[in-house]
Amino acid sequence: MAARFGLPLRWPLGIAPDALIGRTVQGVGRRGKYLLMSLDEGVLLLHLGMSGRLVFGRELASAGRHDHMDLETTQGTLRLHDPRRFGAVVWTSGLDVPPASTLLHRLGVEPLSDAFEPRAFHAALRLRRAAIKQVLLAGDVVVGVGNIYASEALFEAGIRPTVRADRLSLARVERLHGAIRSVLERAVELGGSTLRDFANPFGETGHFQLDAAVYGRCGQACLQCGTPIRMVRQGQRSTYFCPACQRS
DNA sequence: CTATGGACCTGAATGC
DNA sequence: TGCATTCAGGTCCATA
Repeated sequence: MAARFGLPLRWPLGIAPDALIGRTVQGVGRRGKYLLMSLDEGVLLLHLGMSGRLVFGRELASAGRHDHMDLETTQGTLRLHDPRRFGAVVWTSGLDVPPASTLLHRLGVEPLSDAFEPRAFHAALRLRRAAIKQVLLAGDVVVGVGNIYASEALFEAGIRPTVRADRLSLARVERLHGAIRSVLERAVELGGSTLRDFANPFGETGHFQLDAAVYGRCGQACLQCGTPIRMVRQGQRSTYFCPACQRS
């Protein structure tokens, strides 16, 4: 394969783009929100940030203002489109050495794996005094729970987003564990969330937001009890919750 | 070590 | 209409 790069992304690629000429893609994986593309020599880490989108095709239109990478392969071209450029494409010689190890080493457990287990989750939360919503977002206990899904999972579990993580009983953490799993599984089924112009490589938008119980519904009636949904700010991010269904 | 606020960057929506 | 302000799905980094 070969690659063309435009404006800088979050970090530099780490090698000369020409070093990718002739490499072969051997497989694709994921860790947290990083995509891992293993090559016959090294691994490409890709991250979509907040506004990134991948497009794949054999005859793509000429690159536009926000198209920052074209990865040309014998099967077609993988294009990264990312208006905000919070995304990244980084080459690493292996996952256990920098830069990959630096980026991945603090990531929490995968929520849909067997390693995500209520008692361990509870034990990890007991070490944290920050608000449960912020601990979920931090991603160092469990990964994959972004701003939308954190609000949704806490609603499903009946937990106030501002409660300290270390104050949650095992029983409540068990509910949260189940809620995170069910929210993420449903989101995957629905093809993810689309607030604005997000789309998969085939141009299809996700439908999770049509399904959101609290996210983006400030002032609207709670679907469970009719109480108006409230919005608060936690660490510069919006959090939505029902003040009646999530009393503590 | 944990917790917090700022930083990165652009575009769309909102307010005066 | 025009211009300024606010907000957006992430996460790293410096500071306390």
